[in-house]
Amino acid sequence: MRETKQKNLIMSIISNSYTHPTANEVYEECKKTIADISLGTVYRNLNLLACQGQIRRIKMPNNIDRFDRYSDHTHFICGICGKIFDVPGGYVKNIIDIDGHKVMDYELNFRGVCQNCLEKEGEI
Amino acid sequence: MRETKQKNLIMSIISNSYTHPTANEVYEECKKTIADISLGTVYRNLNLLACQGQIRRIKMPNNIDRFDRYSDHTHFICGICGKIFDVPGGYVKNIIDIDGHKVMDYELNFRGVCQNCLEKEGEI
DNA sequence: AATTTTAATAGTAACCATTACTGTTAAGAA
DNA sequence: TTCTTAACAGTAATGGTTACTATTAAAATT
Repeated sequence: MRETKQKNLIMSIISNSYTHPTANEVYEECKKTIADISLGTVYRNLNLLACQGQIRRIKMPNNIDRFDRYSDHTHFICGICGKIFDVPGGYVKNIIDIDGHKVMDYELNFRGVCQNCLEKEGEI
Repeated sequence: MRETKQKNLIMSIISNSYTHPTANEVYEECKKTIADISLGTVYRNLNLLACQGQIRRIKMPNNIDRFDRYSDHTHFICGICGKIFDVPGGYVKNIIDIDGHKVMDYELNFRGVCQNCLEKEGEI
């Protein structure tokens, strides 16, 4: 694998982001630095980095993937506004070996209604 | 909401399935009973049932959603062959209220290499 | 430093799971 | 039985993602 300025830029954008950006949002951010970067390049590198375990892919209900620094395993996704929040760990235990399968990672998504949407519901 | 033979059929297929079928697989199964059922009808009812919490939607790495009886929250997905396995519960604790958000459900996906792919790797 | 190799890129077209649309049908109420 | 309209079948459109191709530029070699 070759080191390119495009790959480094994409990696640094994800590393420094706390917003779980979509591929297109990463693309828009990239264009500020490399004006003619290709959307395909963004997708290819996001896939590559996710496959290598350097970043995390988060599957969203609307089928638009989001990406995240690798540190977070646990998220809360609001079913009303669709926003995604980081959640501190500690909810999962005993993850070594399940039914003979080798566990390398996990993704835990809580679903419900976020604080902001709860308050809005109260106003109705 | 009206009760229709299409909706009942789709619900019964999911209820009696242990294979986490895709929308298209549900469609193919439906056609054995209702030959001219529409793929759009399958999608509409799967979305409806998932939204009502009667069935569960599982987001897969390849962006093709799978559907499941509502009982299972926890799955293991193999990164090699892509197969999905049911996992008994007990891995998640303390799921009441997170940072002020109302938690109504959760999805826990373990990722790794399944037993079968582990054995194949050993053969190389 | 110049040359060579080829992985990665930019730009664009294609893919395909899913959704939207429209005229028709049938569930359930009147 | 008639009426209302939610749900349906069939089909077109959408859009996130992937595939393709000529070109560029890492980085190894000379």
